[in-house]
Amino acid sequence: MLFTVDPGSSSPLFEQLAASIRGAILSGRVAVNERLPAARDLAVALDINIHTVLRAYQELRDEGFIELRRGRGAVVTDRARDYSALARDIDTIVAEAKRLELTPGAVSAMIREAW
Amino acid sequence: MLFTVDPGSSSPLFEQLAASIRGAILSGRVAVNERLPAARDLAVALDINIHTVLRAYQELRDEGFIELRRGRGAVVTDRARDYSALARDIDTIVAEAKRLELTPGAVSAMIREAW
DNA sequence: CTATTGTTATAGAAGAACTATAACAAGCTC
DNA sequence: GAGCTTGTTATAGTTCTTCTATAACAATAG
Repeated sequence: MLFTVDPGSSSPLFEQLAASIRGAILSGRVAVNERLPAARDLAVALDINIHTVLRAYQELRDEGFIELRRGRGAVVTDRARDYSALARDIDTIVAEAKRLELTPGAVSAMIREAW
Repeated sequence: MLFTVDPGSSSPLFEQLAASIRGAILSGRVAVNERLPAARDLAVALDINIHTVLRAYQELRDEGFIELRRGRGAVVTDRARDYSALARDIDTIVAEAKRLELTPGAVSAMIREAW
């Protein structure tokens, strides 16, 4: 399965799923105009409720990554521009943060502060 | 007040408070060996429960940013090394992410993925 | 027309977050 | 030592979020 969630994690399932799909989009593992699995199917595959899947989909729609239409499904928008520079900078930050023995939460907090 | 929380936010109060204090430490706004407000006092000042404050304090202790001792209070540790390089890289990422019209949540998710 | 798919509504269960009180233990000050 | 301050632990209850379950509905595709 392309997308995964961890029922044992402390973060909400719908957030995990949104993050998983978002990562696939940003990294280009799913292409523009490609259709995501139907919410019902993905719910069955991940053994979670359809509403949990839909909540993840709606979060991604609010962020502009996908479009949702009845009958048609969830389609990846053409937001897929050049994320390579950002990905490279993120790798730099992660390495630096690990050296400083920071946690992902601490780095996220710094980003929110800098925003 | 140096530290703030937003009761209307979707994220937990204790996380907000931890993030607020963490940001103050990493940016040097609170010095090494400086004492944070007593949990009881901060609880009154922010109009939240003392346990909510203590949970934030304990999170920061787990991350190594402060030390907690009864009678003495919460003291900032000497983890304050050179965060300037990280801060600069974070500014770069924030600028890049804004240009790409990403959300702070999306960037945080990407960081967790890259971790 | 029929099947597919997201949307909306309703309801309930489980867990996390937050609050409230109170007693306790370690450190500080005098 | 006496007394105050401060974090720690315990207990309990309320509220909110998350997740599930079921069902009907509306737009799209074929």
